[in-house]
Amino acid sequence: MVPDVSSIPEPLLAIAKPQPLTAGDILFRPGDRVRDIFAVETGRLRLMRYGADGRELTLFVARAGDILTEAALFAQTYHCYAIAEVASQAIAIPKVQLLNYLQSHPAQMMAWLERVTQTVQQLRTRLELRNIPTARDRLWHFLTLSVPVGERECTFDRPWKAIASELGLTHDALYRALAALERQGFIQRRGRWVRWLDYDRDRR
Amino acid sequence: MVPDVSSIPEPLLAIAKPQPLTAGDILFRPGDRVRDIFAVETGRLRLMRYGADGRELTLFVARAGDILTEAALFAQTYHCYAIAEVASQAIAIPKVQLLNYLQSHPAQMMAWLERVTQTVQQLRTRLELRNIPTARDRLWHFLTLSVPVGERECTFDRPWKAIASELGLTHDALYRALAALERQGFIQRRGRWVRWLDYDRDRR
DNA sequence: CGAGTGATTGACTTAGATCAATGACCGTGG
DNA sequence: CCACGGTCATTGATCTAAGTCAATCACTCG
Repeated sequence: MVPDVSSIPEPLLAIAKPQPLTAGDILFRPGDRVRDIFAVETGRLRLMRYGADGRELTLFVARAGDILTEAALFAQTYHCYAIAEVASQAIAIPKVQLLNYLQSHPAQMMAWLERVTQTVQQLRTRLELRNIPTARDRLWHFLTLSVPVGERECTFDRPWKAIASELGLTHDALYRALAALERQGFIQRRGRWVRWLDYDRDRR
Repeated sequence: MVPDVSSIPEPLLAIAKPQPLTAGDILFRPGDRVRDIFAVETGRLRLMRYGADGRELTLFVARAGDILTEAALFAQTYHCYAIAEVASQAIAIPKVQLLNYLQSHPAQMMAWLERVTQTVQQLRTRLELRNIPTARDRLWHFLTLSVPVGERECTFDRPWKAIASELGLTHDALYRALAALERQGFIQRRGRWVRWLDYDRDRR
């Protein structure tokens, strides 16, 4: 199967080094020198770091096609861990060559810029999410963001526990919030599968 | 005085339209078509929006020299309000011309990209901050981020109330946290001025 | 001088964190 | 093949910290 890293231009793909990973492998850790920019061909990587108080923060979950270190392009060292959540295949593109390539291909650089700009929007959305004070409303908002437009159900590819940490909740609180939403008839669920029963966000 | 928008290249400054604002003026609101990219020459603008539950979220506080809508470069419409917090002078650069200029000046585009990438880092730092559960620790972390390296004191240019909302706290909680830090001998303060008394972050 | 905002603190309420216990499921090795 | 250890899922009891409500004071601005 052709790798689905469509966002990376051909000539760079040509020089990319494949990087097979098994679940739990650490691709890089804070302090490591940034030599390469990585993308995910298959599987799932998680970018996370430990906050000042020791609790962990998930920065980003990269799936097939995602570039995971766009933000490291101008950095000397990484500031987070990259951990394979499942067996994955990553590719590494030497940073210097990437920079040179972009310099001489403005259209590609523009595309890259657009992607980074999107990241900014996503992070702001996440900040907005974090601004919602109650677990139930936060989860509800997250769920409505997660369901593809027009769809009425979706199945998450990672445990609720992971989602809890993305939302800044303990897993306990998350399960309770899930139970509340189900009890109140907003959603129906089985394991990681969720169906929306009510689209009226204003209802309490 | 020469406008301190050093990050914007000369030719673009030449075509920038000045935009004087008095305190409280709204430069744009959600839904407005993105025609221009704005930068702040003098004063202070705040980017904010209302979350799903009606509470307000400050996305960014732009000061002299800052570009406030980097993330809007590829957007059709704005997704937030831009409000002058004090009398300010902004400049507007037509988006299309900016895009064209960047396309044909790779070095400038690279600089722009670097700036957006920095924004990503900052947002992640903010997200990390929000991950800290207690008001006191969150505030403490924020304060240590706010003081210039090597300095032992700083004076904030905006009310604590605004800082509270940046931190995702009610102003009540913030004042209490401030009082606690002062009582415990970590800081000393008078109004918006703060001095650090203890740099040992591990101490409780 | 009165209105509005920021600053500050107390009393009360509540929602989430913490602790704890249990069951389901899954892969692994004896 | 099954016992065992690990992670995920789930729920109850308790505690605590932040939100909410409320009152007061200082300050600025027209």
